[in-house]
Amino acid sequence: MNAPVSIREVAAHAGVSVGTVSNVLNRPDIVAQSTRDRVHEAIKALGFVRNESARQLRAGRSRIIGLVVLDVANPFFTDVARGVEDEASRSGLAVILCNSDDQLPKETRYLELLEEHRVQGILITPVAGPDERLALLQRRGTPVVLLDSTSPSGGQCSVAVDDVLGGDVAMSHLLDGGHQRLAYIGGPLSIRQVADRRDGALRALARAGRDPAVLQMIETRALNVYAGQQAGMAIAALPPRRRPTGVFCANDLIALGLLQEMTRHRIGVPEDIAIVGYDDIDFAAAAAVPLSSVRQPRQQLGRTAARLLLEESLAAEDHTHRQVTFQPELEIRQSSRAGPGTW
Amino acid sequence: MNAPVSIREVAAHAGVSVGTVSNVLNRPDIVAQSTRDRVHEAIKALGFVRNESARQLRAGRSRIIGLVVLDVANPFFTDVARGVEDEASRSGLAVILCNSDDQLPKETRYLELLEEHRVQGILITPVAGPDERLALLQRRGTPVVLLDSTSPSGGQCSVAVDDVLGGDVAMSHLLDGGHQRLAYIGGPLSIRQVADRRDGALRALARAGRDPAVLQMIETRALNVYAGQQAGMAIAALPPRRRPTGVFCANDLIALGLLQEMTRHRIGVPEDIAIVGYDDIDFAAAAAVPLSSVRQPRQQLGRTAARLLLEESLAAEDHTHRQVTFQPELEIRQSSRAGPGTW
DNA sequence: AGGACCATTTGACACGTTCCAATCGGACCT
DNA sequence: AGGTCCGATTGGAACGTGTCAAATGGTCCT
Repeated sequence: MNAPVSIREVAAHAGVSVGTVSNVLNRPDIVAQSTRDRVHEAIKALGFVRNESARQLRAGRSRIIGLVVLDVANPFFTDVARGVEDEASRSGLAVILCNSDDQLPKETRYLELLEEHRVQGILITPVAGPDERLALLQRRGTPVVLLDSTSPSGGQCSVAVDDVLGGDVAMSHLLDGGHQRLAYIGGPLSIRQVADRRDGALRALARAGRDPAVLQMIETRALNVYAGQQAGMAIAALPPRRRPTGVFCANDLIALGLLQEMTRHRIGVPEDIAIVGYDDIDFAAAAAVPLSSVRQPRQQLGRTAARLLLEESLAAEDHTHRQVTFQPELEIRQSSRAGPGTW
Repeated sequence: MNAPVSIREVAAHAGVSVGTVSNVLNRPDIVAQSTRDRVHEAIKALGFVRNESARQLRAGRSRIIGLVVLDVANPFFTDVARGVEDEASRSGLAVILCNSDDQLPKETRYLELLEEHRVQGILITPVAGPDERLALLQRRGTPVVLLDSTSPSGGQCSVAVDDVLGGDVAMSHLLDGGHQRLAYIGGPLSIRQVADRRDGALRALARAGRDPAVLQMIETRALNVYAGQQAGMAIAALPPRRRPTGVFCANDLIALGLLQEMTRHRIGVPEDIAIVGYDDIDFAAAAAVPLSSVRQPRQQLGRTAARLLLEESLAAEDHTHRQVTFQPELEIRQSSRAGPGTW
């Protein structure tokens, strides 16, 4: 309705100068007790609220961190986001959460938007790997930290989880269970995580002295429940003796879709098929057959990323980029507990 | 690194005045083709990026919408958020997503922050119902739209789903299935949605001429999977002939927790216990036994809320608040398909 | 040739804040 | 009494943009 009150009106109402009001707000210690009280009273009476835009204009940078994720609906990212937020709010920063939806144009638009807002820095899981655009952003003064992605050139700080190791651990676990016919479900392979986890699985096979060809690859179009169901239908359609008995899924959504389809076809989990997922989302433990899954330290990932960002934005010229890698852990649950059945 | 380029430098580089550059950016039609080209070239050469803060300072309002939710990890809110984002981006607005985490202090802090940013408006699911703080916000010029919550005073626009109807529909469905011993799981009852859904269930019972006392209430501390498991353990501990055969859960997380616990105790769903959840999150359909659930039009909720907000922020004085209510729909799946067993 | 009109461009101000140098007024010292 | 010092306050200059009235220069008409 009525226009917001400015610091000037507060000053007039309290009978002091504008500078004094500003001081009350920013360095209360240097202004006399009585004036301070008077100003506070005026602020309350008029309902004054600071104008952030004006502050930032003066300060040069805003007090916002941009976080660009591939999918807000994915629990992985919401957990990361929470970690980021925790760390950011300690420093009085807000987080603006952007959903690139895995679409390059949307990502680009958000990057522009964030740069126009002169954000403190950007945390991003890039749709298509680190980019010239990101490097440009950096050069122009907006620090960028890669999330769950690494820069081959080392041009940015990054925080990631060792996905190759994760795939290795998952597959080793299935091999330990004595499974012979194995499958990996996930895709598209153009996504680094998907490829890395597969590579890890292959590494485990190689180490065990097994022919990589025993690993059946089922590439999906996406990493969601529906894709898992599709893959599950394909598996159910196979004659039992050709079905894999140990399946490693590129993420839990796929694993849940697969699990559901197995249940529907009365294929026992884990008796007939052992399943291992990835991400250890809440619903993994909550599934009818609790799902074994590779857990990533998600909140910690977010917190660390935010910390690296703050570090970089504070350090003047002499900042060296750091690449932090976390190690995933396998959480073994019922879905992979038994050995393979026999035919 | 180097300080950002300002419009002034662009002007100098292109050999025009500052005003002209601004015109190129905001009203390209009134500037001559040749000058326009020259300016664009300068912008590119210098890597100029608009300063949003300065723009908003001039404009008075920022081009951001604030969205405050109770829990970003809850799929309900992420879907709503996407709806909001869709609608906002049509108008070139960005969304800043805030997670109040069901904590009043955090909520308050975010409201302050958003007001300081002079956001276009705030969409909020208040922790403790609509508040004097919200009314104040409105009076000071920041439109507020309630999300999944209504203002008794009609002081705000609001968008909500008829939760009483949802509870009614769910319970009617169970009654249709011939269930005699019924239960409602959810809590705390201080949450409006939880209470409304229960009231709806009671309404259905009354309409069917049944004693409300046949509805066993299991109040939980929270609306998550863990609470559902707890409730499930309590139910499993009952002697079979005293167990409810039809259970309505205040949300899907609880239902999933319950489902898991039933599976673990080899209590058949739906043969022994029929389950109906609420929210129809993706995982409901993906559960081992696909879960019947009351679906709310989530994205539409978000879109509508955003639209109401824009409407209000454009309308000058003569805005009358509107309360939009959506009707939920029951999605019947396997978890409630059969009638009750017999003992 | 002189005037009128139009399309472009210009220059200056305003937005609300922070920061800094300058000023004020009192208290204390010599 | 004059000088000095210090805490408290003031005034004004930025920050980068959008807007608007005014200026500019060119074309066309009479």
